Amino acid sequence: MTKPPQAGAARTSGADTRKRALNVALRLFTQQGYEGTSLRDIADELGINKASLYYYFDGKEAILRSLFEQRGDEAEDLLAWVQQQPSDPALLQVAVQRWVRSFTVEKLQGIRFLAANPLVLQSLPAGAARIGNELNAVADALASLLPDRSDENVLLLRMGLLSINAAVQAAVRTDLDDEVIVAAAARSATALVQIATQTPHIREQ
Amino acid sequence: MTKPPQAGAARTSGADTRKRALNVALRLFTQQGYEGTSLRDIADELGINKASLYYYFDGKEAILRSLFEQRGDEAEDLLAWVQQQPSDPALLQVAVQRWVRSFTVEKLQGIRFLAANPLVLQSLPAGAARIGNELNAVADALASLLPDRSDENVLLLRMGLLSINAAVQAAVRTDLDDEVIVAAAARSATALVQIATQTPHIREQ
DNA sequence: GTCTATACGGTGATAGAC
DNA sequence: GTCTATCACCGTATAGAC
Repeated sequence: MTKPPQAGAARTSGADTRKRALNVALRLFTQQGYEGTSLRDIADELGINKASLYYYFDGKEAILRSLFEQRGDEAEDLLAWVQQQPSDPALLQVAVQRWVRSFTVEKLQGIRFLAANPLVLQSLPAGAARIGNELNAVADALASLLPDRSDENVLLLRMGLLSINAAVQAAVRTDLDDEVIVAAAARSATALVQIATQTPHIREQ
Repeated sequence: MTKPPQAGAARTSGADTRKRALNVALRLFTQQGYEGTSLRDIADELGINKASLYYYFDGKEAILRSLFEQRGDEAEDLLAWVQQQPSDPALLQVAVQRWVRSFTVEKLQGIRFLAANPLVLQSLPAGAARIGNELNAVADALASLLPDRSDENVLLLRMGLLSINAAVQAAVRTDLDDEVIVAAAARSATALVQIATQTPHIREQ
């Protein structure tokens, strides 16, 4: 913003320091947690001084918010798409697959960050982190399409939507490839939606 | 330890303050996170002074470790049980159900705590938190029984084991009953193990 | 833009009186 | 057992020189 980027220059000390800072922050927040990461940690990895971060961000929380603004509006898009579809139970599988498959390998970063910082969403001011609410809205919209709308089935549907999260967590401390994670999540989502749409379920005893 | 409990006395200020402290700590750690909870927070709720906590615990981390010692050895037991069973693919469903069903409603506290503090396990000294390792061992033992031991199937099996965790997370910010959560987790576990044991899977395109 | 220096508060922890 | 007082430390954040 302050200086036009030098064309073709590979200078790393340019105006993209902010971008690098966000990348570093995302990684450290994921590895050590938001609270467990100090501004000094971030600054040190950037090779700059702690105070210099305040030139790019208003404070630590501002970094966090920037991280959320950075990401796409997948949940919002999905909600909009779902709402303009005809009401049909078949929509359940399609919508859930759409969601899970939207997580390309590079987007798994976000999931991992959330897995490491589950409480951050609540601590964030008002609507800074819309993901939670939006995904909730999607879940509600889809739940209305369930043949049997029991609590248990509603929960199973939610679990289907959150299959990527579950897959990522199940793969923690493992050397499994990201492609495998996404594939397993997709299969899991299919299965969970399927049993959620089975008409009144039989409780085995 | 220091004073014999007064028979029939309902005094709350007795030697059970330690127990109350652990309960309060578990709740606050779950709500606000371990790092987000100060000793003052805990002491205030107990109606005692911050420093008084040091009479019962060596420090903050000691409280955390006591919390882990408090819980049962379910994972250890399951591992022992699995290892002395005959090698049979049918064991997969039985073992996973055993695990999921072992989570009575009151034991969900532990899952919720872990869900709120995912990084605590790694930060804990050496083998204080054996749960992670033990459950990993169970997963490995069961994985050897898979007909098709592909990465994807192994991961699906792990997801089956972690169905309670997934169910709890999917139910966050929801008024769903604990019974519903456990029931949904059980159904999810069945389904995930089932698709993990399906012989070479077909990837739809 | 990046630095040094510093203010300020909260936190875990200890010492010691009662 | 519980308290008050105090400690060192580390965190975020600000002021201001260069």
